[in-house]
Amino acid sequence: MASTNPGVAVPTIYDVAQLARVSPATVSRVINERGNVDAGMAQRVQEAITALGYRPNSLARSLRRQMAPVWTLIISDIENPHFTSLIRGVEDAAQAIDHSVVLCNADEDLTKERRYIEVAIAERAAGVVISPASDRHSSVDPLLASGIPVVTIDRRLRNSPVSAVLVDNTSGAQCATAHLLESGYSRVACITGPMRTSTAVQRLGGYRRALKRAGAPYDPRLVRVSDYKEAGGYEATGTLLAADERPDALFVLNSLMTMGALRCIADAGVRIPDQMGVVGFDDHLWAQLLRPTLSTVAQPTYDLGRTAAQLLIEQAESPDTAPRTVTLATELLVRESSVRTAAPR
Amino acid sequence: MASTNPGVAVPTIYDVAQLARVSPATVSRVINERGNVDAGMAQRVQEAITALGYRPNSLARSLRRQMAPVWTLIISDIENPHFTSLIRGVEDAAQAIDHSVVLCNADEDLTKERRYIEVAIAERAAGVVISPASDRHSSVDPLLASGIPVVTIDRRLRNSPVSAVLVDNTSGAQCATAHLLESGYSRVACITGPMRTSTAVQRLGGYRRALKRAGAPYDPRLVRVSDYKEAGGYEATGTLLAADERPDALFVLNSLMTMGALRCIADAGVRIPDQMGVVGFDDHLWAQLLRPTLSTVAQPTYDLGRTAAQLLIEQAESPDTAPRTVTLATELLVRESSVRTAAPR
DNA sequence: GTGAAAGCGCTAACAC
DNA sequence: GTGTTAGCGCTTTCAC
Repeated sequence: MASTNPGVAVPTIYDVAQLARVSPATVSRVINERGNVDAGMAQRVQEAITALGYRPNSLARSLRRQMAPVWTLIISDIENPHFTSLIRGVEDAAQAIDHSVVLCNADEDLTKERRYIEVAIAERAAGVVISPASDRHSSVDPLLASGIPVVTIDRRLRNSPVSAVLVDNTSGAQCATAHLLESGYSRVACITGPMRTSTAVQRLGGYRRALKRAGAPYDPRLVRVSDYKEAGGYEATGTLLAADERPDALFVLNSLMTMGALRCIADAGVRIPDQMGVVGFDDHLWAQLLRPTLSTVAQPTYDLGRTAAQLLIEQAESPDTAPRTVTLATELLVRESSVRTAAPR
Repeated sequence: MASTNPGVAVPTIYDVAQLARVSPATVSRVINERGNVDAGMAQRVQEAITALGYRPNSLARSLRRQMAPVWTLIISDIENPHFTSLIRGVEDAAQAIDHSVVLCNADEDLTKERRYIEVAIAERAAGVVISPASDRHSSVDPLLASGIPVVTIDRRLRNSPVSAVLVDNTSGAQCATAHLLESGYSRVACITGPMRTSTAVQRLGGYRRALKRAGAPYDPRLVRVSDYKEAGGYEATGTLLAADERPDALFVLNSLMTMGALRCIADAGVRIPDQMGVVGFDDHLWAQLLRPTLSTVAQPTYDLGRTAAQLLIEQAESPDTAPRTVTLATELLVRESSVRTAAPR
């Protein structure tokens, strides 16, 4: 029915100009509210626009302006709920300045990541926000070479001079670990994510620092490197529970793995918090619905996105400013899963 | 440092042509793998592309082709985890055919929705996937008039002839309600979402149908219309618990409200499942971590997105095909929260 | 099989 | 203040 309109051409700025008896330039001025246009003329233009149902072609506009009002948001794993409200933070900021957000799921895959960066360049994006799959492969260099503002989010890059928005992973992890030690747990295990991500490196660093400060030995047998996914958390926890000297507490470095860990602990019939203290990174609504309620390290995810957008705007306005790193605070939320109620075992 | 390169112009297809000593048309043919190009020439072109670091300007390409390889995905609430894997389903499909996804959060707001639709038209999007904020205001009409393929997802529109991908909300809700009744609960309450959404209408319909089939009376005092948000679920549950004749079971029509309901029930010290049976719409990983584990109606969210993408591709290929509605099955997952272990009270 | 040239729709000099 | 015009970078007839 109302599908394609074969004969009816989409009206252009020339059609509007003709109908309003002005030049295309004037129409353009009216649309973009640039320059002074006679009120009567502007009126006629508006009427012509309405009459024709004219909508500016932003492809043509962007081509002419050499820049599309688009931010490319490259996320390492969309399905990770941590990124959901971060995305929203970026999206809200984009909307405020009439930019669109192109969402790209790199899936922790460097090849996909690189392809999306190519797309961003090809589309002449106004900026790119990226949570890099790896802290070494600075796949963002082509962006810098193209003069496209870049901000890394959640994770940082080692060798590229780009702005970054991070949370204080080290201190978050340190607090969590210290808290477990102070609660009387002595063998605190840690399940970390891929060591090519700065978050895993920093959080593990915080864990180690807390051990050191507490005078506790660092025991590599209590550490499992996993993949930031639920199944990975389950499996890693399984090997910890099966180990000769079982840990009495567990610090899990993201929420998906935490869910896996909790599932495994439940399957094994181990009681939280008495037989096993647990703290997870990332806070979510369900954390307080669990019994015992789950202690977490909360991150300001929405602000992470919003701040990234700010840095992007900053850079677009003054491209020669040096890159900036903004670090947002984390907060340890102590709930029941990390506080013993009785003696262990 | 490597920020904008003021002097260095971005290479165009003409630069490549010049260096490879061929015409721009030939370069275009090589890039797009169209037409037959002499192998030697193609070789030279490839080398020139590499040498110059040339990347096609997709703005120019799309302008010329009158169409951007972009799908606009308008979601009514990004923060609702239900939509996360749906987004991923669309994104994966888009990636497979080299399309980008522009993510728009309409926030259940018709004005925002309409604005995003304008953007989609202005950008000459290749297609739009939308979960409409309202089933009446068919803000998609301008899209149809522009000949842009549209698919609604999760929700349907009443008066617009567009393809849709839905889940079988009615039967999902009916199963859940019937299950609660069969488990021996007699006063089954229901917390629904905004009645301008087809999901709320259909699920409430399923609830009523189950009551009818079981010979149970429909009591409006057991129904609360809320907003699909956590706080809304909390509040609605509060009013139900405060009512004269308290319900003994609760069916909540999405997961955010379910979390609110569970929090309220916990705060009130009401025991699940003995004093209150609970089933929630939408399954998530945390549902099985709760104690008691939470019964849910699971939806194939990823497939919802993937199917929407398929319909979009279908329509793009044959625009004159009549719109199609695909309904995917839901599944009732019976866990502990809806099965009594002892007598109530 | 290859090239020349027009033009997609818009904006921004520039001239008036 | 307004109009004329060139051109953003690409694809695609059309001619050879």
